[in-house]
Amino acid sequence: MLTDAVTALDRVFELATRLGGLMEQALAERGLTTARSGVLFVLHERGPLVQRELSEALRCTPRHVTGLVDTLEAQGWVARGRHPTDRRATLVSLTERGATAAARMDTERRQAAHELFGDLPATDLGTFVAVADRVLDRIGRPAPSDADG
Amino acid sequence: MLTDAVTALDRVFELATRLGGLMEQALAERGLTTARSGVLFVLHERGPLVQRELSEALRCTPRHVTGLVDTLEAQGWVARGRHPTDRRATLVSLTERGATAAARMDTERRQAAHELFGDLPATDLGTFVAVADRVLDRIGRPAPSDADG
DNA sequence: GCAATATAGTGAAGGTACTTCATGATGAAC
DNA sequence: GTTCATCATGAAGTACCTTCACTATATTGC
Repeated sequence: MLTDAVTALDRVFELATRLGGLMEQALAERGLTTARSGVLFVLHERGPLVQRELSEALRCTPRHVTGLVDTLEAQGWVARGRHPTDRRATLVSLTERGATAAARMDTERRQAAHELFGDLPATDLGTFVAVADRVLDRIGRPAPSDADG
Repeated sequence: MLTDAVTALDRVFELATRLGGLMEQALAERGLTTARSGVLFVLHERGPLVQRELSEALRCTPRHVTGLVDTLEAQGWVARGRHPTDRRATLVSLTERGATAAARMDTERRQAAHELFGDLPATDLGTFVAVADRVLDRIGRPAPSDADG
């Protein structure tokens, strides 16, 4: 069998589609969506943020963040608070419930990764990541959102 | 450097997000969206189809296919025609313009794949695809939409 | 032949994710 | 202290996609 570039590209999309679907399903069981879970995830990683910062981290409009936070706040995942120095800004932070959920989802994400990729030879995994990185470098990374170490 | 499973999972999503964005952008330049281009692509692969078949191929509701085909027909990419034996059914086929566009997009997709993955060692590419396949097998393939040979 | 039932497509209505534009409130700069 | 940038949000709108009800046709069983 000849492994060509087109197959590789196909696999990326197939993998993403399938994994994305599973993720969406898991989130839906908690009453969350992909976009809203993104807010929780960013806050979990970086701590309380102003909505403007959230919009940059999530690469969406500030207006959309307002809507996401509205819903998340109504459901008790996050809370709006005052910014210590800037009275225009709203500081969004995880509630206790939100923090617990975010931590648990992060754990589950890592577990899932290990279930999916964990038993593969480390060299194969290394090659997989290297190929992905090579392609990402080629199309230009947008921003290193988290540490890669 | 330790390559772990979580990194691999991250790369899949990052790659998909970035490549998906580029693809969407390229489609938008032609006045197409991801969903509508899916119709063209399926018709290009399989020839004229009844809307019901399209909905199965695209994994969406028949009602949504109606909308997609409405738009594509209005823009001249596809045409509705009679089914030879079933008068309930609508046979959707590519117009000449649609066929040309689909063929060209398919070519461009292959070119893009080669630009992105083409210069990597064949063994690395093989490993990449093998890892992807392994994961896909694990989560259960939905349906082999096209030949993998 | 004909009633019962299934199937193909579509109108109506609605939900979610996201956008742009205008605006009020505040901060920063000169 | 006026001017200009910035934060968040209301209003309005677009795109994607769904469910439900309905019509037209096909199929099945008698």
